[in-house]
Amino acid sequence: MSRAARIPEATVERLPLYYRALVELEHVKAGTVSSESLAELAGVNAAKVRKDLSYLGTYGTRGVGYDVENLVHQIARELGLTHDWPVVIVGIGNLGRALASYSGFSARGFRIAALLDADPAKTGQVVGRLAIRPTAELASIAAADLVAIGIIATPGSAAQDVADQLIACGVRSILNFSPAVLVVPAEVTVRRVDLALELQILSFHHGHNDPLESTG
Amino acid sequence: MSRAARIPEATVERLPLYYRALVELEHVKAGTVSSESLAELAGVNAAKVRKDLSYLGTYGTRGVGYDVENLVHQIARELGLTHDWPVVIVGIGNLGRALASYSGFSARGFRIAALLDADPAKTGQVVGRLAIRPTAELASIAAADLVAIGIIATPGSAAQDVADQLIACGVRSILNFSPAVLVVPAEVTVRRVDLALELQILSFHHGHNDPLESTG
DNA sequence: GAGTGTTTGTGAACGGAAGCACAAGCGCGT
DNA sequence: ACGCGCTTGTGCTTCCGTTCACAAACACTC
Repeated sequence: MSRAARIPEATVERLPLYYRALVELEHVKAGTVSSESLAELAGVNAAKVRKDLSYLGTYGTRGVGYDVENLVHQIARELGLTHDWPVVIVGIGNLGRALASYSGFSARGFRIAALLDADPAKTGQVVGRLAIRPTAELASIAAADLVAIGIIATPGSAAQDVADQLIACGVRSILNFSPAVLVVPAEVTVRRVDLALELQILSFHHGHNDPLESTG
Repeated sequence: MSRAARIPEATVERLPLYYRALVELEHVKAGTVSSESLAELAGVNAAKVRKDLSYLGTYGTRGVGYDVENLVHQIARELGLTHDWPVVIVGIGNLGRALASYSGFSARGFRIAALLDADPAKTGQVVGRLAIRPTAELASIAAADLVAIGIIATPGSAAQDVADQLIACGVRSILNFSPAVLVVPAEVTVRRVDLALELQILSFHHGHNDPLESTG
């Protein structure tokens, strides 16, 4: 299948799962991996793995499996992990602080370029290895170091305003941890992580004795 | 439509969105709301709102809209928010600390029953209003106060082990913040929130100039 | 009480994702 | 060189979710 073909959204959401599993396999010096093994590691169906990977091109060998190293490289390229994406975190409360200290970001090639907070009392405080700066400095930060991704960890009431500022500075990818529903232009991608919402969904299944089948 | 009918998973995931919007409308003393307005507040399509709500029963009035107060009550009942669900958080690192302090949980009726961490050095430290206790005490905590939901905020390497312990104590709903893929029995519901994964998905869209259409 | 305007509830069409099942293709042993 | 066993790649079916479009139903006015 040609690489030019569009990759379905559902597949895109699984590629990072495969990627993580493959990186672990690389550490264990596994040379190749079958769709079945990879499926088990990622917690999905083997047929789905094969179909997903086929969208990237045919990098498997029948009778053998997939070359781990090559597949890691292909997925990284497709996901854009070969670049370095500067990230800014806006809103350094409890959650923002945790995100700023989270090693998983830098470990996966996402460099935190700045920590911003509107509260002047927080300016200068050091979290991780960065000092908190006023949100107003966003424009100059973006000018100096093109910001790829903005993380919003503010209260819901400030989220839309922050999003507007990010977009004005050219940010086209936003990860929104606030409960607010953001209104953004079509060319901007927003992903939302809503903690209370997750608990409410669990609560539903709990009350209905109606578990999801998925592992995770 | 009969209330006995199963509610589709996609609808369940949107009910909390409607719920939040409706609670805000209640604060603004709105008596009724149309599917169109509610759709805008929740960032979804109006037809979807109507279909979703129809699964709960017919609580709207044609030509008028939905009674806000009644709808809040119905959704709360369906989601099980009328109960009090004790939650334990396992793994009090950066993220666990942030979750423990997050006001959104208690504000939505999820009471944090205990904070657990395997590291003895952390035992006794107070986060929010609770002291950290050893993970080994999980069984006695669950015995005293039936734990409904377990939140795993440990490193990936410890996650499966913690999950097994939670399940052994009767927990059937797990919110997994670790990157690990958990293997659980069919009657257990797991939801996964993977921060690095979200960034990788954004990275994909960034590289492909291929935004999602959804607001959020 | 009839007509009008508005909004719900839902049948039906559509699109995308999941999973099955199998042919195609590869390595390896002989 | 040939056959065997294994694994991929993919056509096809099925299922689920989304969206359209419209009839049914209500409030309100005259």
